[in-house]
Amino acid sequence: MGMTIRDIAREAGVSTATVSRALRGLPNVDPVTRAKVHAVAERLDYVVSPAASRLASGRAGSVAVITPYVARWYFSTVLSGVERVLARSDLDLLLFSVGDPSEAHRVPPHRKLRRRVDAFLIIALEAASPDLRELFDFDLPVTLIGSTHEGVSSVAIDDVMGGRTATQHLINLGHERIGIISGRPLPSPFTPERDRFRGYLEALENAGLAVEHDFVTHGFFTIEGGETAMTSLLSTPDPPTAVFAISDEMAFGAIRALRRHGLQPGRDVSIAGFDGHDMSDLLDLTTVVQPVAELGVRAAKALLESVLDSSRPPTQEMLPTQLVVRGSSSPPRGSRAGGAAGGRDRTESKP
Amino acid sequence: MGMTIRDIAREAGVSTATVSRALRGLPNVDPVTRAKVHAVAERLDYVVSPAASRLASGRAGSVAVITPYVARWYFSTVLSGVERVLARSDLDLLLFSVGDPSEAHRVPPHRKLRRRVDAFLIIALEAASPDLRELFDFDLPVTLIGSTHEGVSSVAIDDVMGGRTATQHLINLGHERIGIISGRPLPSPFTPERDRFRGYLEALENAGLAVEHDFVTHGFFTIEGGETAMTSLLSTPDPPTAVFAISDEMAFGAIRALRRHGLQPGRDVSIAGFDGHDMSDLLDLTTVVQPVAELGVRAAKALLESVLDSSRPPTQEMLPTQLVVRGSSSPPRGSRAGGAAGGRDRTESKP
DNA sequence: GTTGGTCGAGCAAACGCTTGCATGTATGTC
DNA sequence: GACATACATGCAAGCGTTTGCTCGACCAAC
Repeated sequence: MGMTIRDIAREAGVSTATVSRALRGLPNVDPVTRAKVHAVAERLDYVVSPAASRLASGRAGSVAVITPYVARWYFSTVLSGVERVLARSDLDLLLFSVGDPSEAHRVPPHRKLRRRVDAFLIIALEAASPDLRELFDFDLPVTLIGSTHEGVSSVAIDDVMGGRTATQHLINLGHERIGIISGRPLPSPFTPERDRFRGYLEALENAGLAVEHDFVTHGFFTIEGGETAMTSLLSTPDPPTAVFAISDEMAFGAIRALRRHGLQPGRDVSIAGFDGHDMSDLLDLTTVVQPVAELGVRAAKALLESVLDSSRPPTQEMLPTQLVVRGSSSPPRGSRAGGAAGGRDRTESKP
Repeated sequence: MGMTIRDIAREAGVSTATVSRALRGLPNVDPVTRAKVHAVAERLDYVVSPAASRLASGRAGSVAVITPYVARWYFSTVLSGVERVLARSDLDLLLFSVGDPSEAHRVPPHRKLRRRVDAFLIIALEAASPDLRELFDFDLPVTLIGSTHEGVSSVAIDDVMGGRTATQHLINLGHERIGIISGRPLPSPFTPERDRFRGYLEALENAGLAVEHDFVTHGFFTIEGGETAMTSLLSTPDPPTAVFAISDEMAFGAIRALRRHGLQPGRDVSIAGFDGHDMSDLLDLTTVVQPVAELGVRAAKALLESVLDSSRPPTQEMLPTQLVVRGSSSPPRGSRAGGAAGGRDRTESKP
């Protein structure tokens, strides 16, 4: 209970300074002394007071994970990866949700974060946004997950390539009228949606296909949004035969829209998603799978490095994605394009 | 930067004690003085050092949320509710995942938690489990979410009633051979699975239906587990015509198993789930909806109360569930039981 | 005009560590 | 054998708050 470092020092017959050093594995402690201190600490079930340690050392002993949502699949999955790594470190994981960027925030994060963390992990937020800018002023290590920003460490995927892969897959199947459901209205400063869209454009361009203005929609990364977007695509004069939704959840919404219209995904309209959501298998959705939990793991590891060595320059890591072809995509009706295309697409895209 | 309470005190022309009291809203501070202090603090952009404050006050200023998983729907949704409440308090939210109870743990939570939190929020874990027992020794407020334990505060649902409701719905449709997919092997000390099973038994008994031993399976709350369980149900000599899965994710697995066998959920075999998972709508799953995020909200609020007033006796809160009937459940094939049953079941179960 | 009480404010002692510096001892070098 | 060097340890000054106690000032009641 009221056990302090002094009790350990007395019991081990050394000074508190030595106990402190021994327990933290600092050099310049005799192995014998160290062992004795550890033994005593163990026996008395002593753990250091984080508050005292933090006050004395000036380190906060924790990292803030900042995310727009905690309950959505992508975010909670990233978070699980982050937690896995941080649990083995001696840094606490402080969770902060900032809510939808579009909605009115709660307490701006920087007020609550001052002086209480050593580093920031930011999940899929636009680094340049007003709120986040202030975090950079703290001059603490920052790692972005899922998006990128010049001069800031990040762990992300190649969204351009991913968007191109998905779109190219649809093209390979023989589709020529391909719509897209993006996140927010374009052009967006948020790199994932911007880059996946770019990949879509590149693929179309490479194939000599025109971009139809009507076919560019957005669904705010939600199921409902995807449903609405798909509905609007279906109501165009000459609807697309295939649609690339830049998130699986929007693809799910698109599937629901198709069903509501009595259409069958894959047979009547092909859908390709993006994410590799847990449920994509169940819904038979073709999608670009990204290693979501692994993004969190890598980012947390990178962050730990920069907490230890604050002179470490920013690093940008890029993880591979993989197209997984399922029943939601197939050649357009009445087309003679074969199944070979599907097979050819089952390749891993390089990082 | 290096701004301390002393700077504020000097600037405001008062002592640090007064600054401390003024800023924290303690009584016995002249309103005029208080306003001046606030103004100065605001102007100099001062925030207290949590470490110093915690050391001096002996309060940790944070609550630990302990969860087996962070990425699964139920847990992340509860967490989002918790976060929403805690974000407005002045307690930090420390996230700890303990992993699957069956698998080897990481650092036992109590070692890492000693001295660093003021309270515990425990999501869907068995309070009596060895690891958690130790937490109770800390003599800090504990609130359970989704499960219950005598003498411990909790926010949960009526699982018996939920299980009965789901099963009764299948009975009302005319089913007589009803299987169940529980979580872990029964009997379990974990209240949700134990109680939902109890509800299942009660409903069968009330209807004069026998419990078939072969029909009692478990799927570890996962999609894969649900799929396996359903597969084993299908391989019984005379398979059930309806199945109650005590979680939606296992119900999803059951649906997948049906599809793999060329069967259609709802037409060939009825499925009822439990949770109200985001995807249950898309998969057209009949389910008992529970207010998952709200559980987190209520629990966090209750916890805040007991942190403020440590003499507060434990409270047990119970939130209502609601049966939502969808396409995955319908009368058994060749039955003459009508659609009226479905309508009758669209009622809210009382807490 | 005492007396007792309330209120606003300050003093200074914790709170339990970390760490720069000093000290003492063993080791190696020429 | 003298000297420099490295290593193990201790001393004590912080780190930036909170809070029990004390002290006047002011007010009301008698």
